[in-house]
Amino acid sequence: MKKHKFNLATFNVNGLRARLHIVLPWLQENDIDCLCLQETKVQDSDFPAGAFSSIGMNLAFKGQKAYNGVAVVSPHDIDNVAYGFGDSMDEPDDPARLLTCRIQGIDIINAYVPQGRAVDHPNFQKKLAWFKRLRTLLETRYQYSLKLVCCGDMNVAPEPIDVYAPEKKLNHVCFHEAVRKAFKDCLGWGLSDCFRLLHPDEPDQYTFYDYRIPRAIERRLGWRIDHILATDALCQNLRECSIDIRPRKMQKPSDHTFLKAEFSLKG
DNA sequence: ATGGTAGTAAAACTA
Repeated sequence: MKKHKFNLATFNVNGLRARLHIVLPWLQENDIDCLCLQETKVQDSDFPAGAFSSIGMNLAFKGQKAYNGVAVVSPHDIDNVAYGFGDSMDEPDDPARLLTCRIQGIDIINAYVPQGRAVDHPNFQKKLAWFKRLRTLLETRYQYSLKLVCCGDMNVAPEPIDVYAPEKKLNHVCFHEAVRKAFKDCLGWGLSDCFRLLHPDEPDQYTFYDYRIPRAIERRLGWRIDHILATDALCQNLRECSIDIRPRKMQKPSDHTFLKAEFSLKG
């Protein structure tokens, strides 16, 4: 019997090898068709591929020693895998920040957007440019009529509702108006924020809680910076989008959470 | 105004 759902999730693991005790059980408890991981922090030769293949998962991954790194995990074939923008502006970290592929006929873009460091640091300009390059990638390689998901750690809280104390974060690299505009300009190609689509006014819905802030979750001191963005062809069939905070509450917690979306597929 | 924690990998560096 054919499955009529497509379940996708994204998770910034902050060190995959240190989070296998979270990722592997979660995959087995959830009926996931595509899991996008960021900040695997492992070079390809050390990637724990066996742990995934032994539970029937296929993989695509690219990492750097100690930093960055993206991976896609799926029980299905992972087709058309590519890394980086391929736009001749690619720097060494870009292939470890952007993974594109196709699963079950759905185009997937797994992104780990540069954090930016500080608004007056060159990395912030690189972050703004990154969103422009992503828009160009969408324009040149895809059509907005496709079933396409662009997800990952975008390092942007799009609206005041998406961060605690927004009035104090106006000069933060994840909330500055320039980066919010860059994010929106990218979505303007034809992508919608799946979580906000289904939960338009819910405050305190965060995907990231800084380790360094004591009792951040209880105090609701978080950010909604991980996103699942999708084209209309998929959003019309969006059934659910939710934040699973469990990784942030476990032993050896992650500072990020799982963000999950369910799409129904006709035929 | 500053520092708080964590992963990687071997002293800082990024987040």
